[in-house]
Amino acid sequence: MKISENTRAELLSSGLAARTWRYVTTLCGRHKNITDTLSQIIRAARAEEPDADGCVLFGNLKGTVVGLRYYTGVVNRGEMVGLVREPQNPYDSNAVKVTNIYGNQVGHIKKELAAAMAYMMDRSLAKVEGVVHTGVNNPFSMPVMLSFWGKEEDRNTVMKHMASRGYKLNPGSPTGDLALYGTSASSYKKGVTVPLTAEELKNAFDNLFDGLMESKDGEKEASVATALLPHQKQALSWMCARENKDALPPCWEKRGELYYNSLTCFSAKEPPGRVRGGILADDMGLGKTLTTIALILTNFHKGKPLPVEKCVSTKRRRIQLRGNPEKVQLPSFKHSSKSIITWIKCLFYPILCTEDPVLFEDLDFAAALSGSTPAVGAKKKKTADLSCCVLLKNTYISLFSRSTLSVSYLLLLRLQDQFKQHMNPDVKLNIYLYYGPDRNRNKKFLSSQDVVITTYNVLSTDFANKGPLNEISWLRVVLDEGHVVRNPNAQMSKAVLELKAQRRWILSGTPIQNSVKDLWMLLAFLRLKPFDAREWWNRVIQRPVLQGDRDGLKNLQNLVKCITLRRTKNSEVNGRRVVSLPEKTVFVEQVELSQQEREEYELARNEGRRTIGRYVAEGSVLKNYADVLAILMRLRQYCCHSDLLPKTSSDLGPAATPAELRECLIEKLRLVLASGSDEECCVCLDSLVLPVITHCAHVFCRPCIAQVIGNEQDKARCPLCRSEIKTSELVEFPPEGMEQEKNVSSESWRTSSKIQALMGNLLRLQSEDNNIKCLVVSQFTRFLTILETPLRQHGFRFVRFDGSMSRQKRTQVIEEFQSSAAGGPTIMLLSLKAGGVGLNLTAASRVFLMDPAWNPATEEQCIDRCHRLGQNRKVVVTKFIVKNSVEENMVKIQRKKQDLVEKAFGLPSTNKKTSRIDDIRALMEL
DNA sequence: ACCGCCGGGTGCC
DNA sequence: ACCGCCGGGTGCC
Repeated sequence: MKISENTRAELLSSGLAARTWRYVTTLCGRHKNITDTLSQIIRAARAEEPDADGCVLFGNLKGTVVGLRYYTGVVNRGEMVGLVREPQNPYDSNAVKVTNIYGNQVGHIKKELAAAMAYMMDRSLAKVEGVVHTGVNNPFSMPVMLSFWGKEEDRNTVMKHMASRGYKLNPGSPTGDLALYGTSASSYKKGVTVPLTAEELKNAFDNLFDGLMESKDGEKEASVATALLPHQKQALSWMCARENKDALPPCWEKRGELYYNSLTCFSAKEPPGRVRGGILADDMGLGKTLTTIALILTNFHKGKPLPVEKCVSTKRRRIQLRGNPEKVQLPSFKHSSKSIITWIKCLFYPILCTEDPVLFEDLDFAAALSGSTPAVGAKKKKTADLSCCVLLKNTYISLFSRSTLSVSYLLLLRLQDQFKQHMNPDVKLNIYLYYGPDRNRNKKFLSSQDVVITTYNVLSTDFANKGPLNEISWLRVVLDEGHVVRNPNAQMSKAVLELKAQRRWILSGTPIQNSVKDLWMLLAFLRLKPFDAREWWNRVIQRPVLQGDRDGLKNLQNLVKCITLRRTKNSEVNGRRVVSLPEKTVFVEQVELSQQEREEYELARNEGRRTIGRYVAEGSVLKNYADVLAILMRLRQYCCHSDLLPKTSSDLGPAATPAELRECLIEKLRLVLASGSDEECCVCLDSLVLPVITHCAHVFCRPCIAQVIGNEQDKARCPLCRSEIKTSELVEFPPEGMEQEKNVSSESWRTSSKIQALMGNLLRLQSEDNNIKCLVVSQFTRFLTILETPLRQHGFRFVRFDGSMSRQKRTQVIEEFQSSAAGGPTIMLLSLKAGGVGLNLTAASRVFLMDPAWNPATEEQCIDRCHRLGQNRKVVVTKFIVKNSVEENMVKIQRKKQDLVEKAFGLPSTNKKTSRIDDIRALMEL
């Protein structure tokens, strides 16, 4: 039963609609519409909306909403309403107002009840939520079912207080109540359902983003996008459709004249704000960035920028403009200004009518991508297009920025690089890097760019200082690696949410980091109504899902599905694998040590076995973990080249002075980190962040160990060995520059068996095909340095890439290596972990892994730097393993771990401690 | 009648 | 609101 049946309310609400219309018209230039604005108001009001975490249901209470006839907000049966304290109300400081999803007021809570509620709401003892679940046929008041939520410890206080005012909360089990008043209208029909178990929930969650590609639109015309792979065309087509098609957001439907949300039962006359954009969650390496560039280029036509809102919203108009340009005398400057204005009004009218602007069908955006052919038969229209562009460019630039803002995390270069790489040189695209202290903050300047690239840091600083980024109305905002914006309280998140844009995109290879909560940021950024307001998200999605409500999960899955495209390397488009990479072959080449090397190695090995054997017997392996790793490290270094061993490595004994101790600890820390063991912090069980070493030589993340010390105060003990630890005694890496590379002069240089093996391969390869490029990979940068000498001696042209290089240097080296110019380098000396996953080295097709890594995934990642999209040769990998050595044992362990991962996917690994000790015993053959 | 009862005016907070 | 409440009119049946 709708209150809207009351004619007076109808009249009032149409009165509102009329006001709304004027509002829209006046604000149109700033891309606002009424729902946006209201939603912003709600969001501002709810900015402090606490997380519903740990809230339990205290009980339910039937209350009354009064004063309906004074307000225009309309409520349906089953609709959720918001309850907002109104302390400034002149008649009653206890007032609690009732609103619908758009924030329109519906009425007030009756004053006695309001007084009781206000007391608790003001003290944050309880959160009250309302659902109008029974229809009522009177225009003055209606019943509302209130549910009270809060922290368990406040339950008694709340119950007592309510009771003292004569209100008795009906207790109810959370699930039962969900079924009754809970998440959605559909909840009514369900009987008793078993809530999801934590595991089911986790699985569902892990798979939330999987397989989100069925029934997406077909590919964008192939004749056009020759530079794009089929799955990229598919993505582009999907993105264009999301930007331009007039579809209601998920869970909204049109019912007669009204727009209805099936989850909250809300309905309104105005359509909900569309989500022009979404989440492109393709796996790493499928070309999200390239696809985005193609998307940006859809706003270009034959290399010229299109006026963004070339809104030709009816077929007839399009024909006039495109098909018969001579007839539509585009206004030239001889026309009176009045007629230009009329013409422009006519052009823009469709937007003002909230009809969707239709882009030029400039399918030939691909002409802008290098290597593609421009579309045929478009010459005739050239003049028309040009004059049109010029006119609009000059006239409307301030009204509609055609600029895309791209925010990325760290790799500022990536988008820019790719633009350089994929753009046809005659497309004049203005790209501005909004970065650095001298960045141009001029709004006019920025909004006249085609692309503005910046980082989350700059965005967030600018937001705090009221910089221009949040002032400009962007055509499009693209969040690169969008999942990094996660904590809604962070300044960065606020800055991101406040960005004004017509179209919004999130690019992310891993859209989910931990939990449902993270998703809110994504949906809020996309302005997915009504969940961009935290309250509705919490009520309708987050809490039900966390409580194991199946409908809640289904709703979440549906929401995500509607706005996300995700493919993995294994996905198929038109029956073909998305990525079909050339074959990859991995060889293991066994290396025999020379007699001298073998003697040195055995000496060190026997000593190490004795030491570790003692630790194992004593059960103190973990206590002496740094020592153990140091021993293993020494053995691994012997396998490569004895010069890798630090000269001081034998005097790691007790240190005399604090300075020496510190030196010694830093050395150990370096060993632990350099061991490439992908060391985990045993507090957070994650990889080390800001590693520090304790005086007992155990390595932790600084934040983790700081928390441990903070919790235990003065008697803090090392989590691994229970030695006393103090914050002041934590040692970290001194900032750069401490690494004095030992200068290996060519006179004292000597070879090693592994070097011989490598050089043999390289020379053979050179004689077979000297166009082939190689990656020579080691975990030891010093080994890379040693390798430089023989490479030089044999006249190889090579470059080097390791973690110590500046950003600028990196870019230069990559460019040099990737370039196919004659006389360029054919070898890259690469440090195993340098460069992050994004590093693209497809110019190489041979990989030499000089030494095995603890973690096989690290090796895979490294190989994937050349075995990835864009590789068109077969890839051959050679792993050098010293026979009869710790390296062989490492490979065995690698294989065991791999099996484990494949067999027992998802099962928690067996006790980490024991397996680590077992590993070490296996390594030392103990 | 310092009551009860009737019926009109009125109505969120 | 086909209510409750207020306050004025009224007063055996």
